[in-house]
Amino acid sequence: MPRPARVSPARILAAAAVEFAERGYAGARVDRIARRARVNKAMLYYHFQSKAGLYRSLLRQTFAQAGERLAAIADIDDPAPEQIDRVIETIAAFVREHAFFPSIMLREIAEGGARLDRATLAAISAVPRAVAAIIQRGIDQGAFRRVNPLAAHFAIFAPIIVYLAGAPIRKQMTRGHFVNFDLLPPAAFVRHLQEATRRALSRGESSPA
Amino acid sequence: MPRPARVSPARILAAAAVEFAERGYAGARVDRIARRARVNKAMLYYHFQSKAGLYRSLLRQTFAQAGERLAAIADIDDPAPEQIDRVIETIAAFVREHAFFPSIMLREIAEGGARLDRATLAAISAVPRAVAAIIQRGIDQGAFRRVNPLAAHFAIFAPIIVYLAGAPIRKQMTRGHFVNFDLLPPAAFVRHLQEATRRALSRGESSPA
DNA sequence: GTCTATACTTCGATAGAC
DNA sequence: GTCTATCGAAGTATAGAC
Repeated sequence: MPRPARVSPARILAAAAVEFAERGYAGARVDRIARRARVNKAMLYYHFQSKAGLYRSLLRQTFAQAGERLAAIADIDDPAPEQIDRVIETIAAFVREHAFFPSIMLREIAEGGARLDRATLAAISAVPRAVAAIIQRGIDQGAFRRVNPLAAHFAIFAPIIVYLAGAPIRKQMTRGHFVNFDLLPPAAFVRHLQEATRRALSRGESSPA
Repeated sequence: MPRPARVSPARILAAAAVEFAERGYAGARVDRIARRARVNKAMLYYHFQSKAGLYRSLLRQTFAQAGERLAAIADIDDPAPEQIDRVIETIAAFVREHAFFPSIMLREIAEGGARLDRATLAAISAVPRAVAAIIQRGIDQGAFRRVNPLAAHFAIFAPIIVYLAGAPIRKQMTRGHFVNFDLLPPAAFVRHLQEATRRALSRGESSPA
């Protein structure tokens, strides 16, 4: 006997993702989430206990999934530089499937993790841990120079997230003729970041100081 | 005859900066801003017309100042790689004086510039324009390889802002024993980013593919 | 310019019928 | 599980005295 097709919780989470990404936690409206998910507001409170509960559920689920995919990269026994390329591609691909991810991530950083419980914080932590582990492995194998893995993580992760979350404001700047961001399409950006990261991590002397 | 010492507007802006950075536009409370600035709420509405007006004033002023400082770097005739180091130092120094800056910047990116008027958008645009101009100049002089200047801008700017805005959530992750970010103090991060950027921009062959 | 009091609105959350 | 109706708390903004 198949379970009843409890599509509601999934639809609510999907609607919440859009709303929280566009407006932030404080700006998000429970009414809008319910309407977007085509469920009654009381139904929303039936499945999730509160706005905060819904928010945490969304974050836990999303970051756990992202963390798993990044951790999986370390399991395949590829050369370290290729693993780094794959990290960048994996994040970009994840965002293609979860367009709300970068905004929510930036907002949570700005928020200082104020509203997070321990489980959610643990899920988020999986992301830097996975990336830093891959870099550390490359160092141990002698493929990378001796960098601080957490520092290298920031140099990789932050540009991707900021670039992807920044699409709307870039469009505004381009339209207003302030900066022409049409000169920087996504593919060009990804290629630059991969090449820049490869150079940043490769052994061999620095450029002349 | 000295003007009356209109300290109120300045104090209100300072209080607003803290509040908007910590809570975002929607989460910010006008009452809290007024209390923090030790002015009456009606006084706040007297000087600024609305919450949105106050927000825009703050952003215009802050980004204009940041843009000026970065643009000033291009005027001094230093070698390009040193100018890039100076960009990184200047942003870090600016944030030391304006601790609220990174959070507000990240939030505005996530927001998509929804609430901005043309003047404010212009002020924000000055930042990427200044950084990209410095990089382009380095390319023209033959000091840097032919990168996309806007892409390089993201690779520099995003890590600084995310790292600096991320201090509170890093502390939480460290305290919860999820990731030990004590291993990455600010000085180490700045050094990594400077070295990584130098390598990313320097001419000479890439690492072995 | 400065303050008190309050009008008006929106929002998160729940009660209670089905 | 699902819905309608509504409560009570907060929040932006202003009126009007000084």
